[in-house]
Amino acid sequence: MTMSSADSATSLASTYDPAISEPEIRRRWDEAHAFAATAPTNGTNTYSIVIPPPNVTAALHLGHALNNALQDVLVRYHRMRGDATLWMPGTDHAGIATQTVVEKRLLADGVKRLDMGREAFVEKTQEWKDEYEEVILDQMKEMGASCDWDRTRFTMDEMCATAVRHAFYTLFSDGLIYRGKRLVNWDPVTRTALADDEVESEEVDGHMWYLRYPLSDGSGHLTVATTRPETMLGDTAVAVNPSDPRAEGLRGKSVRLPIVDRVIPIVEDDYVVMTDPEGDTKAQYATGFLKVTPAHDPNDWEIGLRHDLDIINVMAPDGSISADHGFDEVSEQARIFVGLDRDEARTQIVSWFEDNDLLEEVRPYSHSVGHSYRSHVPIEPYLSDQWYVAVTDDRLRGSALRSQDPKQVPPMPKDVAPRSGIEGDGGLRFNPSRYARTFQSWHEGIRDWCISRQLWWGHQIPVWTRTLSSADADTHVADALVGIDGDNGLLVESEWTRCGAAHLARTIGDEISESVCVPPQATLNRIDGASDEIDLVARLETAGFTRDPDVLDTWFSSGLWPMSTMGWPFPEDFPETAGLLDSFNPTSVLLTAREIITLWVSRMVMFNRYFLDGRLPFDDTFIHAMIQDGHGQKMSKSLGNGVDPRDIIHSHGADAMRFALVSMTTDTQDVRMPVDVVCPHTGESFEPEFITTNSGHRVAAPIQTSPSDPSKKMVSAYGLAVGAAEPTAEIPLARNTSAKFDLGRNFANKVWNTVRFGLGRLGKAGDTAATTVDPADCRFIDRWILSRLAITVKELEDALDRYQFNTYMDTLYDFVWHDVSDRYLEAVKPTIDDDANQQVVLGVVLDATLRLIHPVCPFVTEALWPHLRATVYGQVRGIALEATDLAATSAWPCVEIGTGPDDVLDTFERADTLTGLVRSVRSERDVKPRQQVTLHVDEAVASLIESAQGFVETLAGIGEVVTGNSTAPAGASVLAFEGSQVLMSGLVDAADLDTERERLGKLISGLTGQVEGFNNKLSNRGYLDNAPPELVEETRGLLAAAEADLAAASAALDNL
RNA sequence: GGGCGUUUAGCUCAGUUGGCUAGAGCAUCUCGUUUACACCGAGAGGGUCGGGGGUUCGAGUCCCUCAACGCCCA
Repeated sequence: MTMSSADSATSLASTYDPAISEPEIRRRWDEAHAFAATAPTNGTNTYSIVIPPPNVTAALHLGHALNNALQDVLVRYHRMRGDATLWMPGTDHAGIATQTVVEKRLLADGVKRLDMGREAFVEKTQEWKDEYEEVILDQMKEMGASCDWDRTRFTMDEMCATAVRHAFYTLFSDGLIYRGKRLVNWDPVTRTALADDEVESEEVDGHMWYLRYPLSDGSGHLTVATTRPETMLGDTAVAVNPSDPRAEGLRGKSVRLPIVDRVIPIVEDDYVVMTDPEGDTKAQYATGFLKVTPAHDPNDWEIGLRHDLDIINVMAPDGSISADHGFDEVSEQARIFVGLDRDEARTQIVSWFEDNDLLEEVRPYSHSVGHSYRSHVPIEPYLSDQWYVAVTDDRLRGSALRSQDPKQVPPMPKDVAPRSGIEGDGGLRFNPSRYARTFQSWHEGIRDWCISRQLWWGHQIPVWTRTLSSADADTHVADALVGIDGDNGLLVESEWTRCGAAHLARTIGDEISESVCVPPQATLNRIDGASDEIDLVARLETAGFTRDPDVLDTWFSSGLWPMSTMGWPFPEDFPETAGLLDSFNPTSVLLTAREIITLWVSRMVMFNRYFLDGRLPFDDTFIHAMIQDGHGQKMSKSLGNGVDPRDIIHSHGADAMRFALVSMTTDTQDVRMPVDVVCPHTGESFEPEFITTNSGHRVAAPIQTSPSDPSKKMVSAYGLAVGAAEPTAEIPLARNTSAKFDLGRNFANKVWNTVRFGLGRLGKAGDTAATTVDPADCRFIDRWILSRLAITVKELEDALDRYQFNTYMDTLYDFVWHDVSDRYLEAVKPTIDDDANQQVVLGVVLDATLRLIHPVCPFVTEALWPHLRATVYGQVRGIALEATDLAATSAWPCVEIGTGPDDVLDTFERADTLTGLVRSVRSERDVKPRQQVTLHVDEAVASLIESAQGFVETLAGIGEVVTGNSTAPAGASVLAFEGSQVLMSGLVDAADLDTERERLGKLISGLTGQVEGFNNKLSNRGYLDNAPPELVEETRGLLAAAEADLAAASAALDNL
């Protein structure tokens, strides 16, 4: 491509238009496969990140945009530095979330999931997934994410599914997966179990009911306090604290449970809170008697185990009272409650107690109740058979705790084996470091992980089960179980294990339950004598085994993400993954939000270490901010207050969005993002009208009114997200925007015009292609900007290496805007056309600058890249700028130059200060920009101006510098600089004496204050004795300078 | 209840081991369209760093305490 410099300059519009540039640039990156991971060669570093796979539930919002922008900055930076770089993209099937969304949509059309059947439903969900996967990937590409797109993975694709099956089989075979009848967190709406961390505590204003339970010997009654009276149908004991004085008298007695007529024991357990009007809230509300319902309360479950109590489940999976799930002996009285929803049952049971004079009291009681993070209804502790991963095992929990960098956390609990120095031990670091504690305390208190979900969308559990009476069971299995206690079961040898499967058996009453885990075909292929998967399953089913209908918790597959995406466990089966696992796992860093530390980070660490000999999934973790809306509420898909990044790209451009998001990334702050609406009728932005939802959230009203034409309406993004309004031709959907991104848009435009200036100046002094310029031979301003460049590169590298994103941005902004644009470009204007060396410097500075900006603003830099490449400029000795046709694949600048013999930076600082003083007076005196003034200075100042080689004259608009003339010309202004009086003459108007007096008076009072401050410090004995000597010296210098300036200003005032 | 975080200019936020004469962007005010940029340039005003106490020669920064807000875990 050849293009004359004049053509390049004129071909650029005067403002940067992202909408024109972005699609073309994406196409160029795409065609070049610019982001394909390359295999590391000897001596190259590797850098890799796996994307936190977004849920295919819905489109991405700004929170994802932030997460992706940060990853992209790091990945582009490292790619430019020459590292073998991989950014692995993909999406997550998000079992419960996606199933809920699809189910809701079907229901809107009157179709029920259960009616259509599993296969058809999964097919529908697959369609949804295909649609949103494409939307999500497009969004990411629009944002400029430089992922290795050819490797895009999905948590349910073949590669990931093989990993899931193999991991499950391995854990199963190693005794780390078991099936147990336990109380789980049950979501009665979605009718599935949830993991502990999928349950959200919410404070609820409820009641404490006081129920009287008659003693069965007729000698009176006890009063129990409960927040859940409806569970009394399942009570199997009343507990009292053994230290309670009443306990002795009740020993051996029992209670006749009202309604159900069940006689239940009184047990003594020190879990029971004794009543104490002075105690904490619980003690104040307690009666000392606790109704015990092992099937419906986790604490009661524990009490039940300790006292060997009956377990009676009185509810169906939908949360209604049921006689079909363990509530066998239903009295006549109790029958009327069967079939009622749990809320209705509560109301009616309370009134039954009231009617029968057994309700002693009702008191308002505020307490926290677990709610489903998905359906938001209260969780029901529910007794059911579920699969668990024994994460409390030292091989998992201990391994996660040992992985932490000991410098970041306090010592581990004693029951954890110490760090042994194997790979990965002590290698996991959190940024900011305080999150290391979150990770540690999560694992200290971790419980076994319930991994089965009663859903259809997900990885179906690869286990076939059957239950036989002990008599009918395989004698080999039955014999093995003799004397085995507990319900975790025993791994046995059998005909199935000889075929490659794993076989777990356990005794339940007088029955034997067998579970056979079938590994994937890829695993069977590698086991001697193993069967074919299809044959094996067929034989199991013939033998009476059926496949578990449940699917795995989504985090089970996400937990394998850094491995499964790289081909684990059998990369040789997927040739495109060759070498990935060895080169790129552990990945370099994981970037995610706080709440993911327990949900996802933990599982990845445990799995990666377990399956890869201790190896960590990543060395560093960076926890970034959460994006909140203008009301401080977290932006989320479920609340519907998310902003589509495409809206921001539409109003400001992708670079602007990225720039703003990365700028906002500090160690501490969440990001508050007030959102405006763009009227589709008029194009104007305005603050929307807000409403308050039932949950108490502030959101944009579904329908908004155009501010300049009240007859025009529009649908807000919120309205669409929650389905409260459907856009039409008359009432179209309104995009969002936010003034937060103006900063980035302005920056991109500044970059555009900075280069545009350069393109118009370069190459005018003839062919300079072969020129290599030595900084020492350059003008002052050129040496200064090269020094600034060298320092800036260093500072940017340092900031990125430490995940100081806002520092990276501040430094970049300051360099581009203030150094390059405001100072350097302005300073070179008089000389650039005739100075070939200066053109070389300008070209090199612009070239390097584009590279420094590229990681955060890839589009505008890539758009400018061919234009700059087509212009002719030489090189600067000490600055290496390896280039390709794309900015994205060009090298990060390598700048190794000294600042020269004189201290360019110090001279510049002084000259810049002088310039500022002159400009300030010019402005006050209303001197027109073209009007040149004369400066009257002493030798020292003259020498400074001389050293700066025209900088002061150009930037301050000075026509002449006069020395040795101490008499002030009429109408001159005076300023105090470095202790001397500098006179300015040639102003249009003669100085107004009053104005001048006022100005000097203000200056003097400011300086007087400074002098006083420094004097106070220096007359303080303690300061002189304790402060570092160089600091004291500095203060003395500052005092001297301030005193000299004060003297100069005072003299000037006297002279008026 | 336990833990973590936040409170600095009108707004949004920086301020890394205590040395600051407290910064930036936006907004405001004054001036300016000189062919890189009005998505611009020059200049100006604006803060007793949430309240109180303490340590120190010195506190926005460390300690204690109170208040408000947010998040995580029970």
